[in-house]
Amino acid sequence: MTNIDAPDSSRLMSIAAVERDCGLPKDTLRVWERRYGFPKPLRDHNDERLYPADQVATLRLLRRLVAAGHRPGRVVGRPDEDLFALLRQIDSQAPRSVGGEGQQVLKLLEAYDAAGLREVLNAMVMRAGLGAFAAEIGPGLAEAVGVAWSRGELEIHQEHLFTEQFTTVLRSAINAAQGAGVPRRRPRVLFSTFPQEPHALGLLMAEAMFTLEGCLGISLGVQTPIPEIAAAARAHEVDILALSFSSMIPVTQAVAGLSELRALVPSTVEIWAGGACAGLRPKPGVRVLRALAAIGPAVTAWRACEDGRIAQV
Amino acid sequence: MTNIDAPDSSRLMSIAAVERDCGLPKDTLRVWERRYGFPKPLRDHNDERLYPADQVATLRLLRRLVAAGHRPGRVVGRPDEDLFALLRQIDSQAPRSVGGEGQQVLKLLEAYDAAGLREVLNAMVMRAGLGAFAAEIGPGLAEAVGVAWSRGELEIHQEHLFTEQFTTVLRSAINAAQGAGVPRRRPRVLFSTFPQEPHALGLLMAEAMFTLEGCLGISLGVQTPIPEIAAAARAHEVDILALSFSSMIPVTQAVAGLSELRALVPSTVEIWAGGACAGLRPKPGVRVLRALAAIGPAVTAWRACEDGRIAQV
DNA sequence: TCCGCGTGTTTGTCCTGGACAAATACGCCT
DNA sequence: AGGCGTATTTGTCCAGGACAAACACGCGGA
Repeated sequence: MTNIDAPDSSRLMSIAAVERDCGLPKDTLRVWERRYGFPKPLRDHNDERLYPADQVATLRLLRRLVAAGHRPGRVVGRPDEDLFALLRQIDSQAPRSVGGEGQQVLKLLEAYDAAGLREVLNAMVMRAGLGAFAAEIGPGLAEAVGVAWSRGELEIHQEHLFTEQFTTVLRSAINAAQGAGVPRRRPRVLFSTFPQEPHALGLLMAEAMFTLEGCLGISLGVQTPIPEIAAAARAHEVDILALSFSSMIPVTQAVAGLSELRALVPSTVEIWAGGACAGLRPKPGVRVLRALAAIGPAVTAWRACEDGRIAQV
Repeated sequence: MTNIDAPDSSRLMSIAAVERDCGLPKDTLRVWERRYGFPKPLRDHNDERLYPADQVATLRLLRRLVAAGHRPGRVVGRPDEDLFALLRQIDSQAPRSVGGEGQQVLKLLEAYDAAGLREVLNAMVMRAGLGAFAAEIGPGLAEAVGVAWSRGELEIHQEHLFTEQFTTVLRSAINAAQGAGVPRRRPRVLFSTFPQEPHALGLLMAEAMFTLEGCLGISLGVQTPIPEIAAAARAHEVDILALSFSSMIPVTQAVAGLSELRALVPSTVEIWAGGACAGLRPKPGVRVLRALAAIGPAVTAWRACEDGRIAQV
């Protein structure tokens, strides 16, 4: 039966805990160990793997490198220095803009200043406006925090703190925008994420963008089973299903889930996918929006198309 | 490499797709097949399992029955009629008299009326006040929805919808209360849940109660690793750790986690636990609050005690 | 009658080592 | 340089065995 599985108890983690923490399936962890000699976990009295914290940290680096295109055979098992060097290489050629806002937020997080963080985020929304905040500043902040965390510069609880404050600020801004005079009209949009995707930030930013366009939005929150997303789409008679994918979710699961979902909802319902997940590719019946800023024009286009369809009839 | 995994193409699903949709791990699916002879999937040319849609539907029934307390050995493999009969039996013996508010909310959920639901919840807060809403009405609503779901009267996505609207309304009420004139002062309280506990509603209602008492609240959101909760408690120099436990979390894990946490934080930090989890018992250094209404008096008592300690010095 | 406790059964998760197809890299020919 | 067939890499699946935690059951004492 399941062990207590404290995901960090005494700095040793079970294979299930590592799977959750790093997003690498159990099978993959075992086959890497067999083929490349890494990771090399300790064993408990029953011969079950116990991963030390440092190996888990290295696994997180590896996950980022593989997601960035490196092949496991070339990087798994190499010393941490090499991995850091490769990561720096990627980071440097990445667009790279942890702007001043990012620095400011990281400083507040390091000082554990929750109230100050919230004030600063609120000020950013006020100054830049909800659209610019959700489309540009927000993703930048989220990435800066994610990078700092994967580098070990931030504790998990600091990341939680950021998420919580960010959510609060953005949600209240969305509420304010909904209350404002703009009349709500179609498309009707349903927001959610797949069961393996617990990150709500991307979804919330998307919701902000759709709200600014005057769409009718309904959110199911995160981690809805795929058949349930389909059922909700039918029940609410939505025009668009908006799904968010972070870089943590395995690409294979994302595309498999999208196929499944596509088969379950009528073709009149569009599926729009977005988020930091790298390998996301457009497929028949699934639209991929690379950036949040693309949502506005896409909604405009949808409305034009819809008007055309009505005129035809 | 992974198959395309079209999990519904021609109504046959791979084992990975079934894991996603039913929430039953691959290992469990295989061991049920080995031990009980069900499910009995077809095989593809490479001997991999292909589950027909009807078996997947039965697996969903089984999951509900097992969650309701039936043991797999007694139900897996029995014909669908029996399973339906058992489900009806569970439903009928469920307690349940739901208040007028619960009825209203359930009706709105059945009508998929998200906007109406939000309005009604908002009206409840206004009429009853935040304290009565969080301490009495909220828990009643949450239970009514939970019961309706376990009876199969509500889909998962309807429960998600409720959670989302409830969260939005309560959070904005908390924000308003924080903004209001009451000066914030100690105790400083940190909110979170254990890693196995994804339910945020109880935590949010507790946050509302503490906020009304004028406490300094910091939330980490749900599912924080236990060592991280301890680290955050030290970093933020909190006086009280407030933890929420739903009835879904195994009691053994809850008490084990509380012991672990108690050992990790200084004894000057109090740990207060609450929620619907039945077996929660007070232990040395851990206080159990049975109802949300108990928070107010408890905070008053804490302050009195604290004043005494200061006076002594 | 009810509760606490030791014993036996059930159950989920982990293990090893092998297999294979999809994805990717490589070498060859035009 | 660019298209194409072959070789390597890689993730996921399989079988069948093992074990500890969770659970049910029966016994003896209050």
